[in-house]
Amino acid sequence: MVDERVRVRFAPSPTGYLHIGGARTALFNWLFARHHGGAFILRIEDTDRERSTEASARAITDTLRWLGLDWDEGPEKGGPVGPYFQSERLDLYRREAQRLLEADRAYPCYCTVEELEERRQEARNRGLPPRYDGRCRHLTEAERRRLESDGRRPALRIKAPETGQTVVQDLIRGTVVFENEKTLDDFVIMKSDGWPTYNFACAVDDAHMRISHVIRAEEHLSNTPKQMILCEALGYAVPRFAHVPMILAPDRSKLSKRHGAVAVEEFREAGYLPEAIINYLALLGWSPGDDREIMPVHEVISLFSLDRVNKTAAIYAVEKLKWVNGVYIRVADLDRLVDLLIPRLQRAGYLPAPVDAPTRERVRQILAVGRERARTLGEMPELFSYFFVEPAGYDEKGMRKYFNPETAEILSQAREVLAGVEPFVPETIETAYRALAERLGIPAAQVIHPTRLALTGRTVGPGLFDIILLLGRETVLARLSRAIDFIRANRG
RNA sequence: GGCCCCAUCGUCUAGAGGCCUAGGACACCACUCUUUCAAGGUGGCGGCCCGGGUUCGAAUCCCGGUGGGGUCACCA
Repeated sequence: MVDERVRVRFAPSPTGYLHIGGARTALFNWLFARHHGGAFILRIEDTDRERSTEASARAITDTLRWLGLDWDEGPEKGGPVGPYFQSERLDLYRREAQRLLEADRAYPCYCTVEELEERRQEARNRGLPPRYDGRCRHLTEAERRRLESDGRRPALRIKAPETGQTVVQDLIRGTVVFENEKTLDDFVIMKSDGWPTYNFACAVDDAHMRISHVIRAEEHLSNTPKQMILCEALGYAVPRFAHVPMILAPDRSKLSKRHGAVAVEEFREAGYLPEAIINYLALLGWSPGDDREIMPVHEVISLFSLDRVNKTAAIYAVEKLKWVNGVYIRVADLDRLVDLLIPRLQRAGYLPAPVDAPTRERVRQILAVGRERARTLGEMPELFSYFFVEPAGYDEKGMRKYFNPETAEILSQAREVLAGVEPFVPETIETAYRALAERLGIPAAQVIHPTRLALTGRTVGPGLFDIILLLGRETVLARLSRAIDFIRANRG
């Protein structure tokens, strides 16, 4: 089904990195647009001149691109209703504000930030809701001129309705009724510095960008009446609203830095695959309705609908993301994983800067036998370290179990076998190893375990014969000798 | 505090009055496969916030409580 009129937007403010909640909001917008064949628009809400940075805007667009959430209109791409940075749309806001002023739907307010803060504090102390009292609403022309000549720069406030109610028809929440008297006051639409406030810029842009559906986090639900009365005052059609549940930290509080990784960029650095993050996020607050958990994104697109988005805030826990990521690592294209892993191995000092073809092939083989043991790319350098450097030591429990005079003898015989086996491939090595065990009258495991410890320093890992092949004969023989010497010196 | 939203296993969720003895997934615990680990397979643990209604029948509908969250800026 293609509805050309579906136009949705993701509108981050560039004051930090894209966090997991923002990414999920972007994802739902994107899924909705793609499902309906509509347009996904990216708008940068940089009206907070103190906190907005270009670096942050770039970080956010980079991350969205990395996640595969491509936009049809927005930064770097343009579009028919741009510009897509609010800082470049000031003329529009001023024009629209002027219209409200002329229609007597707005008025200049000369109260200072300090005065307002003081009054709010006072109201709070008296247990009253901190609302603007509308004192500048009825200023005479003369009073305005006097205040202005005092050097006061006015902000602009909307004349909000004092009675009646504003009803939001939310696609996820249903009908939400707000009593104007209790929820609205004459809020600021243009700051005294001539820049628009969030609610004003948002309402103006959503209308001028012909946004059909505003899909955003639930924290904006209580802003919606404000934007609706602005639409009414400006003569705009009201978009459809859908407020998606919030993503909370494990302690049920709002997600923040102290809860560990929350920025998508951090997950990228930790070695999560974008498709895994997308899959996980899609399932946070939405489900296909059956028991499916692992779904390629095109399937999510075809199944996605707002009425399957639930209303309950979801607690974000990394465990399931890890599992999803592990699943995707197991099925990912091997060459792609090689490309992703090589820089990490270089950073760990395990590989030289230019990687030659044989080395690349070796990394590929290590991944082939080792990837199912990792849940993130980030774990891999440590997990595979012994393929690149000598084991720094031997696992404590492993030594107690597998290193003793008897195993030193076994290892030395195993070394002889490995020195002679031809060709040096897993099948022949395994056959030779099992023959040795038989000759010694012991289970193969009693040869295998000490060997693994000697070669890797660990008791866990891929199949021993794969390890031996990937280490190469020379390294294997050297590490066995070293282990045998170690045992005789320390555990004899 | 006012206003608004929400409420199913620890977590993510299925559930739109009888299909529910509440299903799946992650995590956890066993067992299994196996040279170890991982992956896989099998099984287990574990939940409808509480109280009233409505109904022959309520996880599902209504009301009230409780709990959690959001929001009340010249931040977005």
